[in-house]
Amino acid sequence: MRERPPHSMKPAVRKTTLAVDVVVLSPQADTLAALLVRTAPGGRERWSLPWDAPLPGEGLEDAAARITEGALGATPALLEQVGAFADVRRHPGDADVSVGIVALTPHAESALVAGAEWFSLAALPPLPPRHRAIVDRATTVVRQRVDQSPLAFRLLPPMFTLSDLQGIYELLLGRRLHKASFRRALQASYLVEPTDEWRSEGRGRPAQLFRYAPRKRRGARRGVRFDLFTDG
Amino acid sequence: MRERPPHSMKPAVRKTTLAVDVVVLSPQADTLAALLVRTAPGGRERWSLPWDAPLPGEGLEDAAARITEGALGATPALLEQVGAFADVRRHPGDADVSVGIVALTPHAESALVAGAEWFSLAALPPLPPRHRAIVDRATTVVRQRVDQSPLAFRLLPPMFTLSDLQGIYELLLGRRLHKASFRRALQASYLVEPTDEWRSEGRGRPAQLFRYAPRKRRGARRGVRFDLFTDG
DNA sequence: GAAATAGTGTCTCTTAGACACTATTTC
DNA sequence: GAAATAGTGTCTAAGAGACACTATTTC
Repeated sequence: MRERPPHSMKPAVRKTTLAVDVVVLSPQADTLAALLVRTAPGGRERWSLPWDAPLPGEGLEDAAARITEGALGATPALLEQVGAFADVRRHPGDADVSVGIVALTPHAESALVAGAEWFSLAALPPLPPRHRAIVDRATTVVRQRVDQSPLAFRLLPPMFTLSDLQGIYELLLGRRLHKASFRRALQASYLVEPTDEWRSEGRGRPAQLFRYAPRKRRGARRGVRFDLFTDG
Repeated sequence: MRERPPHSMKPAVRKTTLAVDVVVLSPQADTLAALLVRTAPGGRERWSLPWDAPLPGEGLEDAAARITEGALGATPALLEQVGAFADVRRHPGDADVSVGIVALTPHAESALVAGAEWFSLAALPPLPPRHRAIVDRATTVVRQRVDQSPLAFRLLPPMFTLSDLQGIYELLLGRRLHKASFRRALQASYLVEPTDEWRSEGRGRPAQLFRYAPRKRRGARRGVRFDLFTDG
């Protein structure tokens, strides 16, 4: 009874509608903020993620870059897919399938496009249900990948202090880190190099500026970690 | 000159074709193997990943489960998205967009569906270019997530020896692990519990069988790891 | 007995975190 | 000087890897 039709025939491909939905994240005033766009300019205020359908022949990341620029007025420092969403949760354009993409950009006071605003992740307005799910997934993905890829550096300008960098890690991880340990680990990683510049920020000793400059990987692979499972 | 049209209008949503492409992975004879289906039964042998378009109203994971069952003849133990692919690489059904999904299943001698076969990841036949990319991405994702989620247990039957488990980790990570360290870390993680059963496998001392039974999380969060970045 | 596999005890070296300190700035 | 922030030296405790061992099976 294990007989089934072999897969030698090409399955029929149906037409669906596709959207690319972008979660643009940036540090703003000691929190992570997402960029939302106003969707009901006349009546009650409504917000959604910036999104669009990809243009014919346009790649998903290319579409995400274009969509980000259309709301941020600048190019994001990093784009990363966070998943495809095809569940019943409503999409503002009624797309059957959404590809969620997270974009990271340093804090910038530069003017946003009209109708776009930053909202702290802790205080988002109501969003279309699928957008809410994409935001949640994006923050989870960013937190999970923060020590697998240099995400944190994409939330900072090219030159930054080590306290800036630690602050970004603390934002992303949602907990405080130990200063001496953080610097020791960073030193051992050869990911940053000091510059000749220093920055004085109100009172306190000025801090040296560093830049992201990853050097050769140490082949040091360490033991299996069983204690990082995100859920049982 | 920063004036752009506000995002208050719904962008037009175009019609595209969508496929779900599944990388079914299972341990086979000391390697990881992927399940492929024959696509040219008459003439020259050609292989591809099992795939299909989602049915109307069917979720992506539901589609992946159905597609997996159609080739494996059984339900996979775990499904996980690995990304959306919309680049120019050709898809066998000419889908504009593919959602790649990895399915994990324990080693089973059970009969496959006609036309389906296991291939070691190290010796895959030529695949449609997009399928090749999805397989590569799937293996990368699995290797990256192996110590964030209990993937390894999904490649084993409900009862397994600690040597079995270590072997799976070594397959997934592509390197040998230290036996005593592995067991110490596993012990500390409260992820498995011993059963009363033992298995004798040819010569050598019989091994105790364990089952996956995660208990309460220790809140132990450890330091930032800068040394796991996958690329500069 | 030899060979093979399972499982453990102990040592060392690395390293995360705590603590305490020094250094340099503004007020 | 006080307050604030930057940056460092040392101790401790946890844990990964090496090594060497014991335990239990088949041949």
